[in-house]
Amino acid sequence: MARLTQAHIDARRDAIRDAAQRLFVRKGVEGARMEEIAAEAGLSAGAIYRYFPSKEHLLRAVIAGHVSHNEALFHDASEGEATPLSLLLAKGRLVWEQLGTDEGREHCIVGMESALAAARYGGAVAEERRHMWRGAFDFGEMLLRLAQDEGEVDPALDAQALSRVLLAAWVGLGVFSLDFGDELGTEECFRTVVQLLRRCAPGRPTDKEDSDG
Amino acid sequence: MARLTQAHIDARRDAIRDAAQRLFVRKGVEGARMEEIAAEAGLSAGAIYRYFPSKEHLLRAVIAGHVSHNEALFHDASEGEATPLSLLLAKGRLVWEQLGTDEGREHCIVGMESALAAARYGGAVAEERRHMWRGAFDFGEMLLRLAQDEGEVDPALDAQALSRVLLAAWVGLGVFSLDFGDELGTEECFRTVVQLLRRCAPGRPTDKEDSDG
Amino acid sequence: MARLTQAHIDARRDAIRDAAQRLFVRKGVEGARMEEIAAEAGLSAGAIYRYFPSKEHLLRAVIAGHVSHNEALFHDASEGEATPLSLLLAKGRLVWEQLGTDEGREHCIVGMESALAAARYGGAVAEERRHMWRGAFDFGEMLLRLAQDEGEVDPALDAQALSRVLLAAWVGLGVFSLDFGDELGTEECFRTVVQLLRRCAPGRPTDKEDSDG
Amino acid sequence: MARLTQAHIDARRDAIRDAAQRLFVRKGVEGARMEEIAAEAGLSAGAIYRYFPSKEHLLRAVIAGHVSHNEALFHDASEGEATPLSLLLAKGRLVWEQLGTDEGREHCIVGMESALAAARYGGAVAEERRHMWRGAFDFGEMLLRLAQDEGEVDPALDAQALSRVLLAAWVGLGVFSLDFGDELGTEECFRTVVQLLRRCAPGRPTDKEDSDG
DNA sequence: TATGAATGAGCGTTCATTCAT
DNA sequence: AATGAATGAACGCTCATTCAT
Repeated sequence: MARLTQAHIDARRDAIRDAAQRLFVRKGVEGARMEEIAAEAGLSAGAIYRYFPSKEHLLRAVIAGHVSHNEALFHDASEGEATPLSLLLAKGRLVWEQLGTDEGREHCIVGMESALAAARYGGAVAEERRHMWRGAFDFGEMLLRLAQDEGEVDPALDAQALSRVLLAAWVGLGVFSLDFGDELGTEECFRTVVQLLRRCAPGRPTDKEDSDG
Repeated sequence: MARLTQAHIDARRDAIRDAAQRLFVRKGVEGARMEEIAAEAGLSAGAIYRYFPSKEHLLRAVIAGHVSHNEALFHDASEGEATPLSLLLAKGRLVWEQLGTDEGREHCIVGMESALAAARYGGAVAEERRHMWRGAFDFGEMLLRLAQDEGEVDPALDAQALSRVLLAAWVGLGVFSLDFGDELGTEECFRTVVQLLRRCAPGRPTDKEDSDG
Repeated sequence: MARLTQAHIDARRDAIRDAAQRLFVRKGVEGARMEEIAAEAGLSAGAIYRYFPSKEHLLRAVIAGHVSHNEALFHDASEGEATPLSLLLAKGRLVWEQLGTDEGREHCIVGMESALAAARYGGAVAEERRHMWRGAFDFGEMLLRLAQDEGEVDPALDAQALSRVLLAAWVGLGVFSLDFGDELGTEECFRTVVQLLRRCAPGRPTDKEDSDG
Repeated sequence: MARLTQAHIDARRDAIRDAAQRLFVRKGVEGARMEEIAAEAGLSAGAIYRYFPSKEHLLRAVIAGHVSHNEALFHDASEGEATPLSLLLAKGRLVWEQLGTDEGREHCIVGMESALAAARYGGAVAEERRHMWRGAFDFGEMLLRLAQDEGEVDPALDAQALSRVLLAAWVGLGVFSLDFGDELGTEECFRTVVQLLRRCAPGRPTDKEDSDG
């Protein structure tokens, strides 16, 4: 056959990576056979190896896609919001709404697989994950600091830690929603997080007693 | 050899299960070979099958152990605390402190593996997980309701959702601490969670505007 | 490699089945390792599984081949024979001559293996065997009845039972010839069977006393 | 424990051998596990090895038992019969009646297993089998010769071959009765064999044309 | 002697990877 | 470039045999 254009090659690569992601999610990395992935992508088993040298490289590509996706999520503030806090909440709602979707479910599972891979083997995957989460941590921290500057959030609060806690809650609810689906009440949880943030406005009298009781 | 006492048999079973857990954590379920697990437990490969009929049963036992561990964590309130809120905080600290330990790390990884298994195959594992988390959700909700009754927490807050958000934050921080280890600042995060809870005391003026911004 | 034609695939399947038959005969079903069968067929162990999903399926295919072979043996009467009895004898000679050959020896061993499998596990194999033997029983009975109609065989004889006895003798001599080979005197045995049949012509005086003595 | 008397040891040996025979029959030699055999004999797995050094020796003992049983069958003529032919028929009936019993079924299956073992590995088992069948062949031939001497059977018939054919029919019907059970009509078959023998009385005119036509 | 826990070699099967077509 | 048949290493599991008790 004639030589494919680079665009075609890239499209094929992406198709294979997406097929792999679907199968990794559905059956786990070890449970997904190269032949199935190929079939899902509309190719034969051997053809994958023109695009990815091994299953492990395929997994890395899937994780890299997940990382990019996550980094995009926490990069730009939604525009058109008046204050830092409302920006944060808008971003939160955006991100939160993914929890219920099929895509969000996939994203969450790939995230867990990548966390496990990183915990076990370290290396580039672990590095990428740290980079990804640092970006998200910093993004949240930045918005919180702006909110503190604007007087929307009490400066006594640790913006860095709060950012991490909020993102952790998001991650944890992703796990819970795998277990419980709609039964979990993601919406109520989000509303509660919003209430917590509103309660972070300056002026609380009890803010000093927070050793840990 | 002569017949082992039941106590010895049980001890061996536990030793095998623990060895399996260590290897599942270290190398993943598929990556851990029965021979390695046996070696880790000080036996030969074939001997395992006297205690567990298959690798899958071994995995189930590990997950069941994880579930029991988690249920024990969220069962009894620590004694000697004066108020519901301080009870909640004391329990929180207890649970939180596990995040940094090796055991906590193992617990977290097994939790993620079991979440993935449940998401993919449903069945008894999924049911056990839901039971486990419902127990934890209810436990937190109960303490929060008591705190609301005592005037420590604003009754306008959704105790059920708040319980889930707090547990989600714990789960998410477990994941983060796999990636970041000590660098994460678990202590600061906990302190921030405590601050958030203190700010849940009744009497905030902003409590009505919390649609979602 | 590019796709094989269906004819090639079928040929390969047959080659594997024949290799399996040889090894099952030589070493027994359990004694024949898949790797050996593969080697005998000129393939590697894994390749077999493209053609047969398991060793058991391979065994079933071998037995099915044996059944087909046997059914073909007792299906059509040899042509060009003048009378039913000579037809029967001609068929008998044909069948009998197989006893001494290597192929006949293989056939006999597979037959015994399949008889054992059928006796132990019943199922489809047992059903196939009954179908096979019923066909042979009926074939012999039909020829004997024709011979009775033609006055070649005494109508007082039980054609059904006689058919079974003749086939039983053939089966038993197959077993004996495994033990004794050429030493058995298959030819003399066949001649004796022919003599017995000739003595079945009508008009014997002793035919009434045959209760069982 | 105190030393067992030789009689006890022998009894135990026999019990183990019988248990093994039952399990070899039920599940095949490879399918029967030493532990099952031990359990069937009321012992533990390891104890067998005090009586038989290996599974193969156990199989040999079972086959030897089968051989003895068969040799006993064809050794003594039943007493109290007037003529050689009636002796032969009486022995035949005796032997034939075993076909329908459970014991006969077991005997038949062990016979087939031993035939297969002999065909595959030769050695002592093959030798024992040949000895066994030669004894039976000779026994039948002797009775037939006596009958020929008495004028009950045509001297033109080949006594040796006829003996083998009769025994072959018996063996073959054993196989058939595994497949068909009572449905086979063993009784009718036996009666037909008796009729055939009666027709062997001297004086048939057609006895010369027996080439095979 | 008997027990039954443990061993360890071996087998059926899977599947990532290769490569002739 | 794509195919898909073939390879071959690896893994889960079984079970005859051993041996400490």
